[in-house]
Amino acid sequence: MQDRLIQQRIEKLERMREQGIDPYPHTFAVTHTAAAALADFEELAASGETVRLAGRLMAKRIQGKAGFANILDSSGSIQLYVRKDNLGDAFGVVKLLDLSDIIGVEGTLFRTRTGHQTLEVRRLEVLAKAIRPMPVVKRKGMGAETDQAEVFDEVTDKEMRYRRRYVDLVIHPEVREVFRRRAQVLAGLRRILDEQGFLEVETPALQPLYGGAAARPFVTHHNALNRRLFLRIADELYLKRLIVGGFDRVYEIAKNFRNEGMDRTHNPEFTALECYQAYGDYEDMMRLTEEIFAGLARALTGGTRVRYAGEDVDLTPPFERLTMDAALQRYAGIDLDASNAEILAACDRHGVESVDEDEPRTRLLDMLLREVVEPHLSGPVFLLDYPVEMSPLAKRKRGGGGEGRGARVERFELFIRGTEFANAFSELNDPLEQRARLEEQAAARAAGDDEAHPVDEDFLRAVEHGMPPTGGLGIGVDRLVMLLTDQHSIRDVVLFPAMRPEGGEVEGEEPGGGQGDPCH
RNA sequence: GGGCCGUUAGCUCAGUUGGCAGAGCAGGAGACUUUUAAUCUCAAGGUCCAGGGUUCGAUUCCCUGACGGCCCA
Repeated sequence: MQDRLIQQRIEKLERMREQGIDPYPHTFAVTHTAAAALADFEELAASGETVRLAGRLMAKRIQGKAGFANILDSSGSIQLYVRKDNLGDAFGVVKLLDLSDIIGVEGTLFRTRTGHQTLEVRRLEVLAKAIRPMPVVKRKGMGAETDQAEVFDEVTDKEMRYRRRYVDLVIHPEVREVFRRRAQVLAGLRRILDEQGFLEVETPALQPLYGGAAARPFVTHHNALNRRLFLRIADELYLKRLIVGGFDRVYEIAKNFRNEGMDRTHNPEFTALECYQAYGDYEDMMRLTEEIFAGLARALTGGTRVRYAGEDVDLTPPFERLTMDAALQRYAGIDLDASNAEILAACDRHGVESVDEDEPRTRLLDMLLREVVEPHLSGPVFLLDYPVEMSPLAKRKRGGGGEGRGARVERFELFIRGTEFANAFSELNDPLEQRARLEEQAAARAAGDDEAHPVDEDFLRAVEHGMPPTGGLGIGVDRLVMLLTDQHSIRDVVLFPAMRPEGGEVEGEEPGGGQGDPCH
């Protein structure tokens, strides 16, 4: 059993203590990372300079009174050479070391007979004894911890990797790399927006009313105020309040929470960038989107063409523009203003299954788009000019449209490989029309559309104070990271993805039967 | 929500046409002072995901469930 392995490690830990060794000391001063030591290897080896490194013991090849080991730190791995001649009595602790212990070493660099760059250890300290064994993954070639190495006994159990990401990160260099690149994407987004004068802000994640997207929220409860709060599904309505407040360019990189299913492109909490630019419109947002996608691709890969799932994706601006009218004609053979019956007929014609005829028109259109149009949008392509009833926060298209059905709004979504990556509008800033649109939403809601917006009076009050013409843009950051790291599941770009609870424990159920104090 | 597949030692996996299971790695003991999937010798390690059914007997067959993966809505 695993307990036996843990017990053996605890016994070693006790033996260390008997020898006067503290297995959990407070600090260890390092002079280099493994990568830095290897980068400056020739110099350091020639000068015989003392190098101090610390990391996790990943491999051990002991040969009697000497031996080799590899440690892994955040920069990579390096080989160690330990011998009794150098360590004296301290060589005894080597026997008490297990794989995945954290150690600190001091010594000099040299090259072995077989040419491997190695640290000859003169002092060795235990920094943290690990009592739980990790999966052992061996690598052949190029030392140990490199891309080209052939891998043995790789851990393929996705469940374990997601649930115990700490283990996944230790044993998979490529997973560490994905999350480094994720950090680069976030830093790159901030850099691009900061350079253009956008101000990074933070708005409430706990909201008395939710809005800014069509989605169902998570509901929670604030004990002190004894009132219901929602986790945000979007930060749009707060960022627009800030535009009213006079910050002409704002952005937020925020966790949003949507109470919906999980799949390869959906996690119940996810990261979105939203930015708003006063005196701009959706044309400006298209240009900004192109700059962001191309700029990040350049920052991460050096060019604007990236590989995804074995195919080229060309993120070189400008991206194609396609109106929704044209897209529906082209791919569904239907007019955007078609009746419900015509939409249903088109769904049927294109083999869309399980269509509920009683759904509202917007839902039917949405389904037709998702099933029939979007799969064709390999992109990158801006799908433009949505029907007004699908976009309660977007401004009517200039110079056309008119009232009621048939009206279009200035809105686009960016599609790449059939997946939505961005959503943007020329923001509606006419307070009377905004009120009317939200009231329509409220009516749809009352009629059973549980993704329709509630009316947010405070938001309307802000817009009544005067909101400048504004362009707004939202980008799904997780999907963007997937695109730029060639990962095919959102779970591979979220450090701790949502999972069903492990084991049979029934924790985390609905507390307290619905109403009242959900605590205790 | 539906379909298919998976769950066996700490890890990667075999296997049992139904008779309580094996290998490699890791771990233990021993040998080995420039190895690298180090090597060699020996010993040990299991609720075969859970529950029910069929059966003299189930890890194996059937049903239900849990969790996960892939595909579809």
